[in-house]
Amino acid sequence: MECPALPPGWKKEEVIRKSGLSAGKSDVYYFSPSGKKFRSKPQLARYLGNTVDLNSFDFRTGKMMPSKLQKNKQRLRNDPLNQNKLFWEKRLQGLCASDVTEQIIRSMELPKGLQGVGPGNNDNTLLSAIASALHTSSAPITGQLSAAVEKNPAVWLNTSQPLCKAFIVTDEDIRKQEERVQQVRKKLEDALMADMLAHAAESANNTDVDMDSGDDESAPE
Amino acid sequence: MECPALPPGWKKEEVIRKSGLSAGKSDVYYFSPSGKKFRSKPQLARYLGNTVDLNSFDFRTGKMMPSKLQKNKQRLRNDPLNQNKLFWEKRLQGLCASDVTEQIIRSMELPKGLQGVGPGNNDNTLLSAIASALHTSSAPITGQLSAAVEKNPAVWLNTSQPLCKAFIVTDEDIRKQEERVQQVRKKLEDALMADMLAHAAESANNTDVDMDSGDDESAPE
DNA sequence: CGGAGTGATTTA
DNA sequence: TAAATCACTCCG
Repeated sequence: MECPALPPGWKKEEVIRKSGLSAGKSDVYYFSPSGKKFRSKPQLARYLGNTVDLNSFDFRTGKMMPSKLQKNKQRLRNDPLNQNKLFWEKRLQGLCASDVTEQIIRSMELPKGLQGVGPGNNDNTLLSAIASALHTSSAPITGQLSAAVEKNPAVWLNTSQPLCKAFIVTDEDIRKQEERVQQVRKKLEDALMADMLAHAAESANNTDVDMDSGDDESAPE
Repeated sequence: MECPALPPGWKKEEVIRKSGLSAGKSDVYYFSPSGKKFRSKPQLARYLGNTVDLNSFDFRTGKMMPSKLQKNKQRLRNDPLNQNKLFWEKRLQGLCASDVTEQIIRSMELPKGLQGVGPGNNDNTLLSAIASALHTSSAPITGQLSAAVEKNPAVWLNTSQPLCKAFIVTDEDIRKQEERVQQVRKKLEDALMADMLAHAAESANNTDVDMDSGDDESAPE
């Protein structure tokens, strides 16, 4: 009855159907440490949230089945949603911010709380992985919550999350970041205003600007 | 929802899949007059048995498709089962019962209720067709139930049934036939008994019968 | 335990 | 590969 694939204290039960069209078939139930009964994998997943990755969890046997993961991946390889995801990870790789002088802004360093997981990870892939995850999903981004992913990524990897260790974003983190964004926006506003004024002054002297570009249908962005 | 290709009272329904990997695909269901749901052509065929010929029935559209029949026939022409069937129809053609005097017994006339269908049919082919059907299948033999087979055999012919109109065998028919069989068996018994007695009387006068056939392993049947 | 809805497997 | 069939999940 104890279920080794779930956290300690979880119990599993199997009940055989005795009659009817489905006689001989069975139903599988799980019980949380507190005694709550679960009748399906979705119900279990809703309750456990991101504390346990159930992607490879087989509800009927109660075991982690790497084969399940394989099948999911095979199907998803040609899946439009997944292709979109891979597209964005590629699209975002190698990008960095720069100012008008073409100098790279070095302030893209990630907080120390964000750490990659798995082979060949570095800050560059980490950033694009997280940005991609934020871009392609409306679900919360938590990172890989299971510590087991370090030992056996093939089984424990939660493919709906980027390849980084689980992290916590505190209210203090959010406040600080909002402050930084406000400051940068103010700088941008000042720069745009100065640029506009400069152009205005210039065109005041030059009213006969070219009109060739009037029908090329290009729109400002 | 009403399905003209099936007997009256049968309903058809098409349901689009709303989610999952197969979203957008559809499933077709049929409902018997009593409300039982059918989810595939084999399931439908098992239930209808020989009352309706589904060879040319297209499950998805709910219509009879002569094109389907062509493919079936091509396949069945080389099919071992079908060859076996044709073999027996050929094997039984031209046979008739006779008594020891080699006189043909004319009592093989078929009941008036049995009528052939299609071009070039006569009582001889009819008898062998029915005998063949009984011999090669354990399923009930009903004849061609659809009246449409007269007009367009190419579409409506039920190839699992002999080429005769649908017929009903009543309890009275069965009782009469049993009586006839009993009478004929009694005649046969009398004849065999008389034959045996004649032989016994003969061998009582001749005790030195040949013993050569003692080890030829032939068994009486 | 039933059954609609969907995944998984087989067939064409 | 896609369609058809079968099997299973999951919730009432």
